Amino acid sequence: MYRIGDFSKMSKTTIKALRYYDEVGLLKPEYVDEITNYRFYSTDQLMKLHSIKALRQIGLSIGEIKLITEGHQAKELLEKRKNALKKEIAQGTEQLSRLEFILSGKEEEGMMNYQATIKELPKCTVYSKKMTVPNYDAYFKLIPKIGEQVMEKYPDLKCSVPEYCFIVYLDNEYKEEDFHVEFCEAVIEMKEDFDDIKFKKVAGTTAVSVMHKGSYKNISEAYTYAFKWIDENGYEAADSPRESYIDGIWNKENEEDWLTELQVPIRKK
Amino acid sequence: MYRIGDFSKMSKTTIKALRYYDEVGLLKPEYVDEITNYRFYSTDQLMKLHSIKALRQIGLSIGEIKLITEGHQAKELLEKRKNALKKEIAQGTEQLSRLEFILSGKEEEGMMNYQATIKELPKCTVYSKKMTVPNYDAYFKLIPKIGEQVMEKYPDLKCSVPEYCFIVYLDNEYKEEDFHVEFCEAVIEMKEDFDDIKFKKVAGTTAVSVMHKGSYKNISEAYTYAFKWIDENGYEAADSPRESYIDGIWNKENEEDWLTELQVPIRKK
DNA sequence: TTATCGTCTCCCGTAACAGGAGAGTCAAGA
DNA sequence: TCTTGACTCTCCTGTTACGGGAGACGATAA
Repeated sequence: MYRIGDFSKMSKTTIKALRYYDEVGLLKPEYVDEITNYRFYSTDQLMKLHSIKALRQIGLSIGEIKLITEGHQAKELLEKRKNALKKEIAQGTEQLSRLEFILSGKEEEGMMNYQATIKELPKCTVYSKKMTVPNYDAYFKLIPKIGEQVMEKYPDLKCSVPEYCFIVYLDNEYKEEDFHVEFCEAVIEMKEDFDDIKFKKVAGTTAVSVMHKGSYKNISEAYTYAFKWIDENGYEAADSPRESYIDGIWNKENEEDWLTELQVPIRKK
Repeated sequence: MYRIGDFSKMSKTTIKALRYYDEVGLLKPEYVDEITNYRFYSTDQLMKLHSIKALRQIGLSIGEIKLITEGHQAKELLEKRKNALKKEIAQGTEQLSRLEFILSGKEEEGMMNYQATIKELPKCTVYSKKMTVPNYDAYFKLIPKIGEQVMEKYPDLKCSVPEYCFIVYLDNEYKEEDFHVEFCEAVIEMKEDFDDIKFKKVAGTTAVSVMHKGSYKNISEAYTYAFKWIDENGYEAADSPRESYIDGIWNKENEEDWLTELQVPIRKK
């Protein structure tokens, strides 16, 4: 019978840990003095503790180890841990890739204002209109008109809160002017199409998101950044990118305050 | 200006997280109503939050992100995180390897009582004696004699507490009988050699430890297990294994209660 | 007999929130 | 105007596996 200090040295386990294992019922001492409450351990406990430590070293939680020592589900728990571990490693690898991407870009200043995050875009219902516009200014002058047009037809229709409106470029190449776009505005319910306004459901997706601050003339940098990011982190674009307008000419007079979010749906390669 | 619920949806961040970021000073709302304490956010915060989330997604802590947003040490912190991440991945990979070993070992019955852990053996001072013994019984009859011999010479010498005594096999092949061993007993101070008793310091080392319960006739299974483990987990033996005797004929009559710890010094291959 | 060491039981702190209680706010409908 | 329901606030607890420390006993050696 060993007192806790000696047992601690023998098993190379801290006294705190031993007391904790006692408390949670994972490893009770062989004998506890009723007067002094001193714990006494025997080599039986050493044996058990050894198994416990082996399982702890592969990352199982105390609760799981308790179940195993009680004779249940050893294999299932190990398999479960194995899968979790694989996921952890995959995740770590991805974080490392993203981290290295950031570090590699730090030197080239200019790009360093951009940050990519991954987010889930929920599915939503939108009304949309395809059109060709000569430039951004003309486009933004059109938007309110479309809104009015829809509200006239369906006065009860509400836009989502918070608002979510974006465009998708339909040209198969970049154009400085006269570009063909589809405008989408998220609403809370489906309605019948009318004129050239179509209602549709947009599926949810995982996307990489990059914020662009300032006027639109430099927005191609955000695209460059996003696609480079996608490429170097083992993803590929899964759908057309969306440009979601957060701040712009309609609420901020200063071009520098405009804020646009570029969302590129992605999937793992 | 958006209330917290809307801002939460826009940024895809929970309200709880937003309040927490406010509390720790990572992201303060643009404005807080003095009467109602309602938080109001603007798109400026949206931009900041986006950066925060990008950094969180690569695993930086709130404290580190705070430092970065305050303009300090971005690069150092990222490098630090990169190293930590590499370590995490290496560790995960090792855990996975060990886990798979356990799972695969489970199938081959017989081995399933064994488990390996890695521990640091501290350096210690020992007195030692090399000898050839015909079998374990004879060996254990000799040990007390050696102890008496030493105590006679150095009556003040104390053994370490807890006791640590082990043997190292000196034969270069496996022998069923008449094995050549070195017996070592850890003591608290160095003394002069005498007769065939040598005092020496044993260096600390990393070792894999396997517990063996029962008589010695099956102890080779523990070796089998340990060396298989070492091999399959990317290590190699760095020194002679030690057999440390915990329970045996001297304190347990029943062979099945005997307990021996096999310690094999190892290094990464 | 003291002095030192070992051990005990609380209690707090950790990281980044989640969950919930209880109370106050806000906008819309009756 | 009142009420209802949706929203928000603060405060408290819980999470994991212990580590650190306080204050009180217990054990052992000089």
